[in-house]
Amino acid sequence: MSSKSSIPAPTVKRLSLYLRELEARFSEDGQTVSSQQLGRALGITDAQVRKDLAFVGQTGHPGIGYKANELAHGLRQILGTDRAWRVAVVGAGKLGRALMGYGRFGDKGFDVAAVFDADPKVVGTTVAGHRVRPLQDLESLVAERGIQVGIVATPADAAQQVTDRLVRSGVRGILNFAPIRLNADGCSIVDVDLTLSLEQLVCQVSLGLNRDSA
Amino acid sequence: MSSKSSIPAPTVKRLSLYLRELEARFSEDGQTVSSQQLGRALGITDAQVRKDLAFVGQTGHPGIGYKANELAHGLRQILGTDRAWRVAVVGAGKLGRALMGYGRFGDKGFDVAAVFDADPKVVGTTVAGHRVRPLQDLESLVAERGIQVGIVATPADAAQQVTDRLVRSGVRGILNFAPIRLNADGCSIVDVDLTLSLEQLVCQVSLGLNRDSA
DNA sequence: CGTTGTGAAATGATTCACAGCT
DNA sequence: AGCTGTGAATCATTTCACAACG
Repeated sequence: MSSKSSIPAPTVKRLSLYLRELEARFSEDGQTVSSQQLGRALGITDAQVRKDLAFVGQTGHPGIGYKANELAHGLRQILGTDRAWRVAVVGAGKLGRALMGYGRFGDKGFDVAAVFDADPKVVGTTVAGHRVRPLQDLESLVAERGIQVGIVATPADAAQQVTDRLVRSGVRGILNFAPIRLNADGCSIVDVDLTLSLEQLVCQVSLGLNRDSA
Repeated sequence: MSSKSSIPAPTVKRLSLYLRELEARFSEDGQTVSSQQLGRALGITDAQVRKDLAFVGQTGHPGIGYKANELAHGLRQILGTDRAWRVAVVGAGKLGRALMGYGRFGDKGFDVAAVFDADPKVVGTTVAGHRVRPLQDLESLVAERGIQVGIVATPADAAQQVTDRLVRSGVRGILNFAPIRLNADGCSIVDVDLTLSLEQLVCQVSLGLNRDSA
């Protein structure tokens, strides 16, 4: 039950990027990687990389760098991608279907364990190998299948209601695609807001700025 | 060619949220809104709201607040959503199709002006009312139709190549869905990275933290 | 050598607190 | 009264710089 005094949010974001880089270019056995190499690949300073890794207890070897596969293993553990996560997708519209078809989730240890929709015409159909269930089965199936994470891919006006039910059912994290601020006590939320991203993009373009991740 | 000394990135993100809140709940004629009202809706302090708005030259009225529709109008201008943006979607796979079906873009002034795909089996089909074009027409169509923004919805290994061609064709902004760091000189980029978002979510869950927008 | 780990300094963002306007 | 605009203070994050290590 030990818990660190909370990792800075920007650091968490970068940890994922380090892991991705390690998996893409430093996955050979016994390979080492320096903070400078990682930093250059991501456009940040080497000091930043070392601070981030030190923060989560990952330690390197002076003169050598970090052992790539040890580091990757440690990062997976911290990020939680070494475990399997069971997720429920709520909303089997265009977005929900695209998400389930997005094979990449499986790689990262996310198993789609249930799919729900409010539309009776959609319920019962099969999407990417999953039978779509009626919303009323949400609570029972989440409990029964030990689902820990919900993906909210409903229209904005249904999102809060769906969220309440997910939270009540014991889900511990929600990935929210609806363009509203969800209230979910005791539950982690990450928002993915396409409209917001596009607005940020055109704002940057208008101002003649450059890169900023969202 | 005057350009402000660059708006802080977190401020830009919030400006979109202010606008959304104004459109949702303060759109009646002559309505006013205080920094406190906006702040509460977004979970931030009133001082923060005032600082943000002051930063982009939006001024309120002591004792009254801000005139809601004036403010909304000003924000649209700053964000660039008062203009129409022509966008090209590259990649007509599941993700690309979901994006085009996502009606909301039209509302915000984004017109899908061309759709491209590398797969000959997909080229020529119609998706959400748009004929899918072969990749080789990219340069000519972008120029011909005055396309300013590209949406990269290709697999990771094609993304950089597509980006190079978009940039060469004169596109000024790119919304990137591929899970890699794109290089696009002189062009704004916003990344939307689903894997990253999910990893952040489960990391938060593992650590027992709460909200953080992505 | 090259590279880590880390205090100290610099930069950036948020909150506080209050003068001044309506 | 209620509310804005903003300098000053606080808090967070990044960068610098260098001692210590293999």
